[in-house]
Amino acid sequence: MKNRDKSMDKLVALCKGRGFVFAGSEIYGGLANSWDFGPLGAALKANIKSAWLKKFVQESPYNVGLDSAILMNPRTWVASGHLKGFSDPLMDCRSCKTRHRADQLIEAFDSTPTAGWTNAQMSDYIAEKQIPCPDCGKSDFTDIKQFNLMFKTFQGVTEDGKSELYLRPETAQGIFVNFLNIQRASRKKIPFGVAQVGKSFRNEITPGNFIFRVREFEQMELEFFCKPGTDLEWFSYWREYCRNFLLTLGVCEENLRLRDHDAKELSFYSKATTDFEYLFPFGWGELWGIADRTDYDLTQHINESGKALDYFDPETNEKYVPYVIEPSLGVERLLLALLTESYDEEVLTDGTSRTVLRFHPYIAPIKCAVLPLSKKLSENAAKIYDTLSKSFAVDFDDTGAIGKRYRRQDEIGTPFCVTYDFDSETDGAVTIRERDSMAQERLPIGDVLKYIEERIKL
RNA sequence: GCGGGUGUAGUUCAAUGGUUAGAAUACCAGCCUUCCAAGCUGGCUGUGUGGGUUCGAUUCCCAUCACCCGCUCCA
Repeated sequence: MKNRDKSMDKLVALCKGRGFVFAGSEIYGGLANSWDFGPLGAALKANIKSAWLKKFVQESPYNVGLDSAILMNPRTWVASGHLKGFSDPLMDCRSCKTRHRADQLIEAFDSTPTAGWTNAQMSDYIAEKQIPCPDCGKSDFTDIKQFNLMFKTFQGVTEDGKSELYLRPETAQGIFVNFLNIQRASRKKIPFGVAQVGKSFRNEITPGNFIFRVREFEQMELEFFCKPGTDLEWFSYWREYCRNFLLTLGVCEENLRLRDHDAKELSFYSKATTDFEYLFPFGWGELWGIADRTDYDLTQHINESGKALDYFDPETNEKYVPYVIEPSLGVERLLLALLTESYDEEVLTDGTSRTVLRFHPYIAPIKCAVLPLSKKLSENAAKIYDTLSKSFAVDFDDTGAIGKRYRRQDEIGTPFCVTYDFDSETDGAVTIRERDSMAQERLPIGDVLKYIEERIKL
């Protein structure tokens, strides 16, 4: 069992100290649950997204990419159900801390229809009639809070209702509304998928746990369109595909569990859902959700927009609305999982210890550090930096003792260090040192690029 | 949103209603150093923010912000 306090605090401290993640707006006292990704965090994040795109677009014969807009026509959210799905007028009982819907309290009390009432009207009515809390019988409620998890904003310079927009709470709808555009343009036949990475925004009621639940986050979503009836087959296919992706990136099986939603837990739109849960320092948390969304979304958009979004199958000459399998993954959550997974404090045989981030080399922010053994060698060592940095991210460090520089690279997860020593001046070879094993190998300078390139593949 | 806790250098931790808030580590510069956190010298950095009480507040009080724990919530 992991010690939440210690391991999480250490991770947060490391992230801040080395430049992975900073608290947002820190000099102004912060902004709740906002985090900025520093130089290494930005690189790590970019590599994680790149890994996902590689597996889900580049290497997949089925899938194509998309980058749709964050701001969408508000009718999108009418169709998706986001607008009405979470806008209940809720109030808390101050006495027993339970939460109730104002309209339901009134209706249950004297059957007064509240349709068209404002929140203030309902609130006043409840106070006036001393409508009791169904749980404790007292009448001591907070003001009504309109819960809408979507961020609102305005398009145009005047803040009137007509230009009111929402920041998307998921990237998926951008895919659904473009379904036919993509299908035509890419000449894809069903089954095929559309993958997209992008920011989403949710006014989460309870954010927290470092970057685990935040209000601004990045999603990597695939919407895979298939023929109705084949959906459960594809559901299994992608579940296994996702699982393999995580294992490839170095996630341990004992820290991963797949949990199927039972009928009661399923969302209204979903036929089957599996959560991939990861054992974070604070406990098990959802990492990746895979849902069989049936034809819900496309049908909703067909109804709301009046446009035909069904697919014509040229082989069977039939028209149908495809079913959708959706694996949806949060970038920050995967980043936190991989940080957690990679973090290691190793005690060496000489009794000293080192902190190592054992990232898969593909996602490591820095692939290689060039370390001249002495500052007198910096000039020639820098030429190696120049060559390697054309192919991948390289660090150059000529300060202090060599051992200290190794440890520093270990701590940020750099898989390889190239040490340029006095012999290098005459024999044209360098020592390459590997992060996990600390093994060293002597290589001609000209072979270093290929050596590393082969070992940082995904 | 409710309840509780915490807030001192980048980090870990001291101290105090009263002179200039210390240490380790980290970081930076220099010397030294021929492959795993060596040593020496020097240096930078802090009482979350705003009020109040007081002759004087980092310390006491209030508010606020942030984080942590629990509850609630998560279409």
